[in-house]
Amino acid sequence: MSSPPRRKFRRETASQRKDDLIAATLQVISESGVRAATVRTIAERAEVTQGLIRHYFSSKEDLIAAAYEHHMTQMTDAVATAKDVTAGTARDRLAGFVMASLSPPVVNPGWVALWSGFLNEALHDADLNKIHQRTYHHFRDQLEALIAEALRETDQPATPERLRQLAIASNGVIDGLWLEGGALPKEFATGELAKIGLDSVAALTGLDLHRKAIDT
Amino acid sequence: MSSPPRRKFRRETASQRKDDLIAATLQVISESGVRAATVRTIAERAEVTQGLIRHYFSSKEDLIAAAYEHHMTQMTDAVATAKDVTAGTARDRLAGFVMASLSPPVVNPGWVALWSGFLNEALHDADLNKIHQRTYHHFRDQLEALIAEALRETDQPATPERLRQLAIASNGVIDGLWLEGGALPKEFATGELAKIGLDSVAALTGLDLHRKAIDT
DNA sequence: CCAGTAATTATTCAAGCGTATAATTATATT
DNA sequence: AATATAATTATACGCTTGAATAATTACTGG
Repeated sequence: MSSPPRRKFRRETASQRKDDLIAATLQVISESGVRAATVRTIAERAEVTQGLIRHYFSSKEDLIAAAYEHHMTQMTDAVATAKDVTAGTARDRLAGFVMASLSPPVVNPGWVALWSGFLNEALHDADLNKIHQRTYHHFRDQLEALIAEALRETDQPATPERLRQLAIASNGVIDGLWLEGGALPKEFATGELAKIGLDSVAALTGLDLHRKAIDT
Repeated sequence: MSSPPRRKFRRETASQRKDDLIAATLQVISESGVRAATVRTIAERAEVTQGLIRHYFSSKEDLIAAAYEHHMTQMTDAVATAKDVTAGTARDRLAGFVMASLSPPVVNPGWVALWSGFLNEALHDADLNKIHQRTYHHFRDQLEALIAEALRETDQPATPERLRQLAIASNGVIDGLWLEGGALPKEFATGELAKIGLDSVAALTGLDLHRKAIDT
């Protein structure tokens, strides 16, 4: 009767370990949904024992919030730093922004699973709700700035009110298409959503947004 | 030492009881999220004991699926039967469809909570995924039919491919705005989303969709 | 190379979970 | 009014949950 040997482990830096636990949380939720995100399942995914989670996070809820924050930052960064949105005319950058939002890796069933799971929690949790609100505005404000710049560039300046409406509408169509592409990946051909999204933002704003490369 | 008296109860018809249990499930999820939707919590909300759920549904999963189906039907019906979408020109009906989709009671935090919770489950559950797919298409097809009719009505017939793109885009902007209105109800003034949505679908399709009444 | 310490594992706990089964009781039928 | 039956309650079971605590062990600074 020999009890199993105590498992070996490595000591990690606090930030490394936290990142690992957050990454494990995101993997579990994206693969199996929020209900599957238990302390034990997450710990197993991170290859640590469950007690460690409470050593780094004051509660499971705290870990979830950190993971939410991390994921939304990752997602908005993936769009904001895509190649076509960092250079060129304002119209080019706006087009790149829309295209990046509606192409992989941003369009992705796992990311929709994360987003829907977190939103479901945020609707009855004040802390998560704040994260939702902040990231929503962050994304929409970026979009509004790009639209404003593109309209100025083409000598069609818009009033603040109209700008707000254009940003809300453009954000809406991007969100809606992103969601549908992630939730029903087989429904749309490669590049189809990006094309529709670009045409839509063009139609909404009256801007001429031509896509280059890839999808011809 | 008297044990508490056995609770009184009424016998209901099967369909009535099922409806009650489904309604209780929807209430719990919309108020507290999917993680709160336990057999015991649902039974308590329906004012029955937990065993009864298994008498009417073969498993909790089965009840959830029935609730999903019920909710999506309720939501699409709420749009399809709104007053302005059942009569008038095709443009009037299209405008009514958009307006109804972006006004209460369709725009509502509770319904977004339901939708996000179910979607999160559907992304890793084959049965729920089918429900999602079916209801998505049902809604989009209605929209496509209205757009097609409105374009014919104004002598601007569109190819099937363009029609598909217009329906996807219009559906996208409606979904996105609906979501944002439900998730951040304080963000938008009364009627603002409906107005933006109507203007957006008009811009996307090139149709002249003027709203009447209410929001002036 | 050794002592200290904090990171990590291991174990425990009470509560909650979905499900199964047994005991009652409301209602319909006669 | 007696009886049958199925709807409903009550209870129990085994497992999982988030959290708390105790026991180890990997690493650091001397």
